[in-house]
Amino acid sequence: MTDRDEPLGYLLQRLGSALRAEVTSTVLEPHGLTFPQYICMRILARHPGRSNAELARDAMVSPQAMNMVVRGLQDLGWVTRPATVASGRSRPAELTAAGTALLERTTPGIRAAEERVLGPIPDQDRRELRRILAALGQP
Amino acid sequence: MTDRDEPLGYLLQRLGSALRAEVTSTVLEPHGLTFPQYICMRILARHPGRSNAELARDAMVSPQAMNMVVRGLQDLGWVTRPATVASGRSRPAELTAAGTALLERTTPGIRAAEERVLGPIPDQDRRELRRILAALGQP
DNA sequence: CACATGTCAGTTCGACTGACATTG
DNA sequence: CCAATGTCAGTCCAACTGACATGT
Repeated sequence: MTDRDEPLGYLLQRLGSALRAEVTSTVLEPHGLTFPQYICMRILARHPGRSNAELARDAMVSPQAMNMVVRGLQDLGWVTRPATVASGRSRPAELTAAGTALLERTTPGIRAAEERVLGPIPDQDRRELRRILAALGQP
Repeated sequence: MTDRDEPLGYLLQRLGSALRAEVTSTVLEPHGLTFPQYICMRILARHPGRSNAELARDAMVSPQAMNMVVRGLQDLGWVTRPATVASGRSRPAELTAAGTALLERTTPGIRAAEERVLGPIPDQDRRELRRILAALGQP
């Protein structure tokens, strides 16, 4: 088995879990956030008004799992959803002002944590990586 | 926030979890394997004789977590470790003949599952992705 | 009625930390 | 003594499925 044949899932798992652990322990945990919560907030920053079902599809998790995440963020005050809506059951979630501020405040730390994990990767390749992954969809 | 600024951890999480879910449900589960077990077998295929502590470092998980994985693989008959060693506590694990055969048998399915998930990514970029991720270390 | 959505409940999986014995 | 290893035990997190109410 050569390097070319090493399944991608294997390589992604390593990088993903290392990155997640680093980001969580050095940045998110001190702010009382979990990684799934952080992901949810990022989606809402890009797409204000997403419903729970939409967020679940974006993040590729079950609506139940996402509901738990959103509830947590509501309790923390970083996300709001109207208690009732004029029509339908779907309630649009969005970041509070405090939530937006928190996201901006954590971004430098997140970027620094990523730098540490991605250290061995040259700058050029890092941009390539970002470009390729972003092409998979913009939730 | 532009695409350039979207943290990598976020993008990696999406692709990684999608890939893991697809590979697990369509290939590994029918064979009674979990994703961490599959990763462990891949490392052993490349590096026969790795001890539990070494495997844990390779996969970036705790030795306890890896021990559980290896034990499961031993129970399934895909991996062997000597019950005792001449010196030290470290026991070298390796794939059984059946384990090696299983790994080879599943590889086409794994590759096909990855193709489905990576569909939107052009062939050229897919090779780039593999090259960049592999540069992070060859466990 | 079919269908999407939100949510409660229970469960499983896979990681963690702590503790401890053993070996070099 | 100290460092590394293997392993038991307990815990926690974050996902899952099933079930069900509600709304178009």
